[in-house]
Amino acid sequence: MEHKMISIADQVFEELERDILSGVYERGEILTEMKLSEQLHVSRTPIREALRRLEQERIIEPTSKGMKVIGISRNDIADICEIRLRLEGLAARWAAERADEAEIRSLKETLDLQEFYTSKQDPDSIKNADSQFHQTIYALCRSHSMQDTLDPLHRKLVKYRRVSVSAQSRAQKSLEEHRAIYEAIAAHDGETAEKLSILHVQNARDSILQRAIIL
Amino acid sequence: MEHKMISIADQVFEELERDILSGVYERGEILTEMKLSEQLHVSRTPIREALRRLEQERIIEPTSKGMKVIGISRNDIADICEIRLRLEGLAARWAAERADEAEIRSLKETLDLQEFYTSKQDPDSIKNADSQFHQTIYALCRSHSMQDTLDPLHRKLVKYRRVSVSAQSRAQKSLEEHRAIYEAIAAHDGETAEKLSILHVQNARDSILQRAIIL
DNA sequence: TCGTGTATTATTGTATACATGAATTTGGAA
DNA sequence: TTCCAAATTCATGTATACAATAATACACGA
Repeated sequence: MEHKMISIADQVFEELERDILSGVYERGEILTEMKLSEQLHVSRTPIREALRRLEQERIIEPTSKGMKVIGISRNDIADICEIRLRLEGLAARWAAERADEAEIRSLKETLDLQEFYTSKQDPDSIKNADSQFHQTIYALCRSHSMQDTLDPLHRKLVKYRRVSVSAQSRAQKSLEEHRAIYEAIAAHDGETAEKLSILHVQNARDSILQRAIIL
Repeated sequence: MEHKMISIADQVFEELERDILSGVYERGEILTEMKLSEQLHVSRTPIREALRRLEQERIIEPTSKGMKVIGISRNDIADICEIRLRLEGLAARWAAERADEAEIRSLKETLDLQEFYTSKQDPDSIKNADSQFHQTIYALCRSHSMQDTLDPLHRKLVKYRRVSVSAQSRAQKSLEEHRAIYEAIAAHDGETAEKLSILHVQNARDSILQRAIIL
């Protein structure tokens, strides 16, 4: 029996990431280890660790006065979409070529989950299920490099979409596209999986950039 | 006037990354903060920070006994090459489209440097100059996402190549390819820059995978 | 001999104290 | 008043002490 320890550093990271991307901290605001340490009632050590991770994600930036809140720009989002256009297809192809039957079943489960929440019209859960579908594909690639490359990009997009997500029509269409991708992967048809994935990313990009609320 | 501080944590990270990827520490070996602290004569604090970064790069892995050395597998290298095949072209295109004249001059400088060391046949310096050329292109993209995506992948490849680099013929050919890419970028010809970059990555991949020494 | 419970140890997580360097403010002199 | 220098403040970097947890070893009893 192994209890996964959730360190204070992890919690602080999650909290800060969420609060920065959801606007609790404004762009340009300065965060210092000491102040956060007092506000959150923990020592500087876990704060430092969280800030380092946020810095690596380019969500904050070091300055002489402290860490400055950056967030994500519209240009960043567009660039991320372009990058995903080049990679998601390959990821789907690898998933189709490399996944075993158990893994494909787990992908099916995330798809069913998304289907359920989409019928329920529960925006938050839809977003989570949508994310999980993609992240499962990344895992099925059996490539740490692919996973480590796509996952942070995808996470940023998802967090950025928090406001714009509620479009129900897109949710329905996204589900259908996922289903098609799943079928191709389940059939180990890399070629089709790749094509369908690229189309899916194109549609997702159009959907995101249309509404486009600048943070 | 701003002096860039190189922290002990950074130095430890560089040293450990190099030593792990170059085989000083064997696969499966366990690294603990205390032992490293004694060996390197620094406190646990910067060690911890370095280990966290290595963990994020998947070069080490946490276990109950300490951090286990993972390194890079031949499959990882192949996957990284595939991913670069999809992205380096886009990076070169963006560099061509987005770089201003000053930035292009700086790219020219790294090219000249590579030319110099190639004529000197100094393998280590050639490798550095080669790396710097690519990293400069990533910077010219004006896209943090692209930079953050390609840079770690490229760094892994470079470190992996440590043994195989000395091939002089490849060094010469690489220089010529870089020169062609530079010309396209300088002419703001994104289309050509993209094509040439893809060819360059293909050749680099073949070169790396041919010799292929498993860690 | 085998199993179990306890004690020891080894490791990381966290807190805190100290060092260092950069920015700002303040005081005094031109 | 203005400018320069010294001191102070404020931020992070580093070292170390302390806590908690998980693995290991060992002793003791069935």
